[in-house]
Amino acid sequence: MDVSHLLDSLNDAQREAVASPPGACLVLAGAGSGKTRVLTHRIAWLIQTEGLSPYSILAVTFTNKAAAEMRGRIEQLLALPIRGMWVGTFHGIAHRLLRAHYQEAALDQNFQILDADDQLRLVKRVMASLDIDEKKWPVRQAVGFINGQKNEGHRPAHIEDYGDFYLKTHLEIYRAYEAACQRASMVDFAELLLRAHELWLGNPAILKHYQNRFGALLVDEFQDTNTIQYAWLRVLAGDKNNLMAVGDDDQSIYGWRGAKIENIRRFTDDFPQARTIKLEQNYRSTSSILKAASGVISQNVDRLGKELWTELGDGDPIQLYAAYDEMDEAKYITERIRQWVNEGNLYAEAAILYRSNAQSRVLEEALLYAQMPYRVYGGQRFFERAEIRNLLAYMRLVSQRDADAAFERVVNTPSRGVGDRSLDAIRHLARATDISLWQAAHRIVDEKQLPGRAVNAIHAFIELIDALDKETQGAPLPKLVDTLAEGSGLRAQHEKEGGERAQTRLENMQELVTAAGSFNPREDYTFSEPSDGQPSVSLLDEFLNHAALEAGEGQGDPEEDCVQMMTMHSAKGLEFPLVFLAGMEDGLFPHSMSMEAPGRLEEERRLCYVGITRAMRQLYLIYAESRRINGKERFNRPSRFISEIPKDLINEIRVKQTFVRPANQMRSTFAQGEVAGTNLKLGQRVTHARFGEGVILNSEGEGSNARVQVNFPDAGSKWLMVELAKLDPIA
DNA sequence: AAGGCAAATGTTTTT
DNA sequence: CATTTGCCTT
Repeated sequence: MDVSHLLDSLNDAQREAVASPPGACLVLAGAGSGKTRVLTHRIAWLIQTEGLSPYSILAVTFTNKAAAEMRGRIEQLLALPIRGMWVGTFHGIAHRLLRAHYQEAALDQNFQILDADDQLRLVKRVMASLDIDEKKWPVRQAVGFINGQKNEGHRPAHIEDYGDFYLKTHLEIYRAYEAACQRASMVDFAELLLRAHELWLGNPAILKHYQNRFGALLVDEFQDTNTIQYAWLRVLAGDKNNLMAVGDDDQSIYGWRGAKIENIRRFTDDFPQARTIKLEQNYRSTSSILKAASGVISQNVDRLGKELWTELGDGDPIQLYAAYDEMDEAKYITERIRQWVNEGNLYAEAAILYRSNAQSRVLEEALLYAQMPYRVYGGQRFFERAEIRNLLAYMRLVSQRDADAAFERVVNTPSRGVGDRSLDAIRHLARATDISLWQAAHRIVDEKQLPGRAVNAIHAFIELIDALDKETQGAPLPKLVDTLAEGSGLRAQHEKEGGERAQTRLENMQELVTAAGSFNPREDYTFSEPSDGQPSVSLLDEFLNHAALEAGEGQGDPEEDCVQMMTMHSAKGLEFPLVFLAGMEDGLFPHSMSMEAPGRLEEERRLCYVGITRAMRQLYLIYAESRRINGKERFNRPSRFISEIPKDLINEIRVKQTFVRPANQMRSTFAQGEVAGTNLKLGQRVTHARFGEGVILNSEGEGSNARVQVNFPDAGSKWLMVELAKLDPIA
């Protein structure tokens, strides 16, 4: 078969990777070096020249989006649908395995997936039952502990507390939480992975089956794998070692979520025969942008080391703008975008990237004011919205009465007179007699264990769910959702609320009806194959599982031409001709919570690298000399990352106009705080021999070590040693 | 048990 | 500043 079309369009390194002989292979793929191309071509190559059946290929990604894109591109490349091939996320694949082997995994057939919110609620409840004070032991920390341990593959039994009170308490919570999950057959995200791993370790026959089946494994974004994911891959790879890992250590930005950048380094230890291939030619950005990115990332130690290069030429320099404040920053960005569009370009080619979601507000206002279309990505996802989760809980309850998480969520939503005391009683009974909340509620009603009013309220809820179940028997999915939205009283609740927010919630619920209508499990790649002859779950249950695993990013009109706004985290993997990195200030980026620890600072730096390398042609860095953060005026220094970019690549933009402001406005904003051990204070106007007149924005140190940041109309803001700079205060 | 007002609290988030 | 939490009152 002629397969030249698979290799012709590739460069040498890409070709080497695509056509590499069977065995372990590590592909270090720099930003914009065509890694998805390599992965898809590799799969096509395996099928067309190595003679592998699609059935024997497993490709793992981190996001549903990436999985869907990969599947689409392979089918395009092969010009035929690929049946039998497993392409999915780690979690999706683990889920599928557990469904197929639920007995060996010690789960009910109808085990339920807990998403992050369900998990938090459950841990909270577990802690309450253990009488652990939430004030002293933050729930989020306990959840973090549990997930952290699971990500490392540790069960409570594996953990030694060494008498440490912190460990001891968290271990107690972990143990109780695990018991609660097992009792109700609930599985959180980390558990999916851990259990899938244990499934194989504990069932050699099953493991052997999959080892035999999968002749080739491929992993995308390998730098983001955590310990258990990597262990899972190694076990599956078995003796064949036919594993291709594609990743970029410089783009590891999820360490705080358990990702182990070390896995990349370990790979060549674990697979000594592994070939390592570096993809260093970048097809995305101009040379200036790549050099800037390289300048920043080279400050990190212990990199595997890649040097990106391009044939696209230098391009424009990096533009640096010192904004007066966050409003000026936003205004400046809109002006540049206006110019960009006036030159005949699209809004959609421009992206504004920032470190934290809170920054989007001011930017949005400016875009709104400038009447530019925009779209904010990230933030709250569809299936995570409260109204959607409430409705899903009703659906779950109609399907499975014993779903405790769902019961707890909606038994009093909308409020129907089942308060904390009643709920406590139900929980106690359930725990004492080892039954579900639903059964406990039933018994309390039957035996009238509570005051009449409470019993009536609980009874009403039980009747409601039973009635809704009866009413929706055999109904198509969208009809069922619609009936529940109405019958639960959720719709009425939001209608009563009134206001724009409530209106959006109603629309979202309607959207869920629509989503249920277009839901087709056969199209869902995580279940595209009948699960080995096991009895299938109901369409409703399948929809609910789908909702848990896929948070639902796919709404909105991606076709619309609008400015793209998102965090730098969400921007990973994307590219834009024109990129603005907003809020380039120490404290914001790198974030103050990550500035101290060297390891975390390096991750921030990698995030900066990711941000810079999103840009194809033009890159703007903007910092604000003053910024309102949480209602307080802050005077941050320009981000240290800016100074890590070679000076000759940067073009500093000065707009003097922004400093011509009424003096009284300046005073009122700045006048507070003394610079200890000097005759200066913040907001003070001073003159400097060379830079002229300026205003003191910020200071650090005291006495002879004091440095002040002075904003000069012409020279911009400078950090000066008070002792050396000879600043003269002016009244 | 529900609703209202003061106080506390602010990263990033593929599943 | 803006949103969520928690206490307090009906």
